[in-house]
Amino acid sequence: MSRRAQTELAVLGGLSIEPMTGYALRAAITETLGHFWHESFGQIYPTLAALEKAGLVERGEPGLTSGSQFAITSTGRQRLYDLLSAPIEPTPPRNALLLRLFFGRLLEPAGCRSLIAEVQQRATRDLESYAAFRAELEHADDPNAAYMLLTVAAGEHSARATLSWADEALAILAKIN
Amino acid sequence: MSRRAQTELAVLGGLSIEPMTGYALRAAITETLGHFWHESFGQIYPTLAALEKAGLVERGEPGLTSGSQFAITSTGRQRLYDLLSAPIEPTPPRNALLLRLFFGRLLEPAGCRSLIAEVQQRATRDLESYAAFRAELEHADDPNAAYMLLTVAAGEHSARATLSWADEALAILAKIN
DNA sequence: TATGTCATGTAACTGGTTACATGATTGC
DNA sequence: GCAATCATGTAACCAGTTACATGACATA
Repeated sequence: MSRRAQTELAVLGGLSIEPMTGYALRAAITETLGHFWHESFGQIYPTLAALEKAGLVERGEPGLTSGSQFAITSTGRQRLYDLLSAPIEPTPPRNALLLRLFFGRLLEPAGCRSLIAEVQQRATRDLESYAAFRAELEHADDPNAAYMLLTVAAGEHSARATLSWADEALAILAKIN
Repeated sequence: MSRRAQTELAVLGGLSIEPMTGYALRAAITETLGHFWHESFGQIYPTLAALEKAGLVERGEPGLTSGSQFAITSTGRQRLYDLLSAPIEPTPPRNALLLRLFFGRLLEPAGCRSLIAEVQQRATRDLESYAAFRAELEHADDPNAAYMLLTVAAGEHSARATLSWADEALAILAKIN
């Protein structure tokens, strides 16, 4: 599965929930998938155009007050299922924080500690937003809610892992010298 | 800090440990930083050439049995310090697994379970390699060892988080229907 | 002498972001 | 009238991978 197809998956997936404009799609991806996915306009509009050409989405007549609503077609839905079923190709890792810490001797423990403090703050903030999202999902009457919860849970476990790692990391740094 | 600079950081960082050929540098990055970083030849050689031109690394005379050893210069070391100190620009997230699970309703619980089983296996394998790496580092007489340990610990916490998330995810899926 | 590894490099391509251009509508 | 938001799109650029070309040396 080409990486190009990943954007297709996100777009078709979004439209499978409900039809919307390209602009709204981008907003939905940012708000709802923002913790684990990202698309820019420069990807979304060309992808929508290509999907339309291939008959996987349909563009509704633009209304007076808004743009064209894009809707997924039945072949589009089939394509979405195929994309979901395709094996995941692992992407090469690139963790800028760990790259810095690996060569952290030049930064001295103090420099490393400030890097760690940053991710602690971020993880703490993330946990709050996950908690809010989880509460929403648990009261939602949506057949997708359980699946969405899987992604929220992933974020929570990951953020808690970050916090417990940070504790260990600070302990390791404290022992230097 | 441009993303271009990230490769520079990895290259200068590698050469700050010891001088080596481009080929060896790539091998070192793959073996040692492989859990959190990646560089391809297509990045490394042009970067080395650019760094040489800028006087940040020096190319030794190629021996008979090997290629040129690249060594970091003192200005290169200064540049490495600057790169390490530069603020980290967060990269937009793209987690293919979570993207699929979010739209997992089309895959049904069974399809989701097999995706989860895959990451469980991977995390379990990773934990083994981290344990080996940790054991090595704890007996190493290297001033960098403690910093390297930070990155191993990050991998361990992350892999354990994956496993505990997988348990929760399977429990959530079991409750569907 | 054939195979594998060490070694260096480039060209083509893909994926993706950023910045810009454009214009309608909404609310102050 | 002005600013913000909604909306669509494109062009230029950057990062990064992949595939290829080349050749030396080691060893079975």
